[in-house]
Amino acid sequence: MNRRPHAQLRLTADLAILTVRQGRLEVLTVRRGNKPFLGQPALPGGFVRDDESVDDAAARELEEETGLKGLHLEQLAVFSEPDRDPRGRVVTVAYLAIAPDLPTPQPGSDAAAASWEPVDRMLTPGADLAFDHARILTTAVERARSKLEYTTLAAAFCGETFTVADLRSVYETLWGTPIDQRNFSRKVLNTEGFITPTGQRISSGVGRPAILYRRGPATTLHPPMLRQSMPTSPDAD
Amino acid sequence: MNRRPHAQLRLTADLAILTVRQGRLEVLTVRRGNKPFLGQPALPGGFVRDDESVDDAAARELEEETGLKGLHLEQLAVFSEPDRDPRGRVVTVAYLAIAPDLPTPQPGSDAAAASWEPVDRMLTPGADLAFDHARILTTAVERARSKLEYTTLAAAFCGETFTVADLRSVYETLWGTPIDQRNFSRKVLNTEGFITPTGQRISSGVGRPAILYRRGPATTLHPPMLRQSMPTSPDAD
DNA sequence: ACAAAAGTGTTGGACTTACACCCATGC
DNA sequence: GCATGGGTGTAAGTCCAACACTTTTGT
Repeated sequence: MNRRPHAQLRLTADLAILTVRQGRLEVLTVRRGNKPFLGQPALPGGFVRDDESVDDAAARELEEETGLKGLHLEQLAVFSEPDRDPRGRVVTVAYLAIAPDLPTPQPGSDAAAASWEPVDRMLTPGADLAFDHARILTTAVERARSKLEYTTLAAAFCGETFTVADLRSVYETLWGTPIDQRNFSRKVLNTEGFITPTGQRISSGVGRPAILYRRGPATTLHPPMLRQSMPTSPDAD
Repeated sequence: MNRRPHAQLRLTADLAILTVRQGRLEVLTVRRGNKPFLGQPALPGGFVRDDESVDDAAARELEEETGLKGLHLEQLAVFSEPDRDPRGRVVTVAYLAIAPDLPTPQPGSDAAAASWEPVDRMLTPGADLAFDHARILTTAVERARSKLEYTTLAAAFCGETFTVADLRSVYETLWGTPIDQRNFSRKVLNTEGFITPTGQRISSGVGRPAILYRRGPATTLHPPMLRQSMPTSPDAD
């Protein structure tokens, strides 16, 4: 079997690390220090080593960027157009990661140039995300939005302990729609395993203090959280 | 162990092509003609060429194996454990493809050794699917089952035109539960864009002829098809 | 006491389920 | 006519949106 020379194929893991800060959906970006796209913002990522899986590489990058372990991390998609990287054949596996509102904005080791940026702004034409990272980010946001419906992913945006209002804020921020506080708390509390009370309460300074919860064991929601107002009228009788 | 600075990294696209035949969920397998795993069944797949995306490679393989274009095809996951292929570093992108009950079982060019096999049988211990293909197949089946709930994927299992009973049979086969024929047809027909009537009818030999439909423009189902009764994990251990 | 935020009760509507019943066809 | 499978009507139960109302705190 004659083998014609193959271009050097390299694999990267790129991360769309999302968080909710001050009611906004934000993404962790780094500023590129090398060509190509020098100086432009990009999603954090890096080459996969010979002795690790792509998932392991993504977990390693995530920990380096956020300083946290155990965050939610899942494969999003593979982007592999032959010309997506001007340096040659670089196939990337994109990941969706969810982080809580981190007390220290950009810790980590080599994350000096990292910063949280509003997703909306990074997806506007002038933002100039490097490579095809705008497409990756769009895919990540879509995935996160839809997974809020039928999984407990929203809790991954919250810290170790959180209130029902914190959780509701995640839904409202990602979906861009207000949610009735009263029905929301009932729904969440009636969904077994979504959140479990810690026994503690927290005072937001004004009003009745809220009970603090932590994540429960459930991962999927039966029935799902329904995104209200879908202007479809299936009734035509 | 000393290794070269960078082991040669190769990328493959592997396909879990599912269909429903005679009320059974089946998967297209090929018999391996080379080492390793010589003689064992495997999912069809192949190396990604230098000038094509992984998606393109998967579409090419799918057409070669089934002889059909335009079938449903979607990325499933990347499998990249460093030791998953004894030949070296081979990372695979697994795809889920859905085919109708093909009139000719295994056409195509190099698909001589291809055959449809029941999924249940390929996932039993003695089946010996090559590499980590059992894991890929499990992922594919799970994805297909869950996507039936909230997308119009079921129609991809049917041919160009089909009856409501055909569609219902897909749900019953994948979910392993009987579905009320009367409520099912009402639900499907009331879901705008799921299926559109062709104006033709087909006689199954006995009973009232059914109306023939074709796929509609909708891709997601609002509200979803609910899987009745959740006994949790109909697994084959 | 008052404002603000958390949480409860309740009602109407949408959807599902179950099943009785009707429709259309081959034999 | 009758068996067989496709399709409609309808009532009971479940879940959700909406909103009035109560509870609990800081000032």
